Amino acid sequence: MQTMDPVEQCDVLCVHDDRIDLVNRTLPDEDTLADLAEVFKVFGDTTRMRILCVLFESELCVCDLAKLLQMTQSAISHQLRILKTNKLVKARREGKTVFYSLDDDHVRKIIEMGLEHLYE
Amino acid sequence: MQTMDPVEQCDVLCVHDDRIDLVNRTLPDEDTLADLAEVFKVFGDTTRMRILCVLFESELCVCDLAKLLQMTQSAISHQLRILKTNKLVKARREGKTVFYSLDDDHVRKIIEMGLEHLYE
DNA sequence: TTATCATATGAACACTTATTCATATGTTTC
DNA sequence: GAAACATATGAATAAGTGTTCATATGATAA
Repeated sequence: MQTMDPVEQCDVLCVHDDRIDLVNRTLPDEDTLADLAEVFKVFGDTTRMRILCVLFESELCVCDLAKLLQMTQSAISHQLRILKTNKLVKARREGKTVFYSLDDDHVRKIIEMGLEHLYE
Repeated sequence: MQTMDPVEQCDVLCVHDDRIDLVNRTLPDEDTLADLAEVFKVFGDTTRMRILCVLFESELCVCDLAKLLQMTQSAISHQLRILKTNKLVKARREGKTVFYSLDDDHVRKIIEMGLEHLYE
């Protein structure tokens, strides 16, 4: 078995140092990369994706979302919280009812990009 | 405690049937929604996002990726498999070495959209 | 104020998933 | 052929996450 030291492995025969230098100069910092992954993680759940797509057409209250998606109010509420924290949806209160809608147009564009990728 | 039946809840006071009809006519089918979430799930991991961003500049072999990201060859290989299965990267063999690169321009665009969302 | 309705949330559980370890596969060189 | 190297992969473990259940909060109406 070869050594598994992540820093020193195969440094003679395979590593292409010129390319590594290039990449290191232009790579986003680790915090940005983590934030990026975090955003996409929010899109990466069926329930949340269904909520977002449903909100393409119209703002909806929690109760309507639950009925549409055939899920409990609690499950929807938990997911809406994640979507709101990550600024994918925004909330508007009207009496007892809270209406949710897409936060901005990036959400739409990101999802459309995903669809394009699926159907390429 | 209120009833939790997902189909029949709060059907008198809250549900906005006109909006629900509108949404149901335009919502992508469940398979598409699941595939969409699946794609974004692939972007939603720090290691895979780091791999993708590193591949922005240049194709790289597994060994270089492991060195760059300070991770074991095995961990990188497992993640590359997921990226390849979902058509985010492609592989090119050259002797013992396998070079990976971004599969198409959608990957770039999707990540750029994510960055835009972060910095809005 | 009390009752009722819509929504939010904490804790527990089940399920998923990323990494590690060990090993297998595929390629080149001797 | 055997040895060496780069990569791939199966199994196990640990960490993360979505849903449920129970309950809390906030708002309206009587």
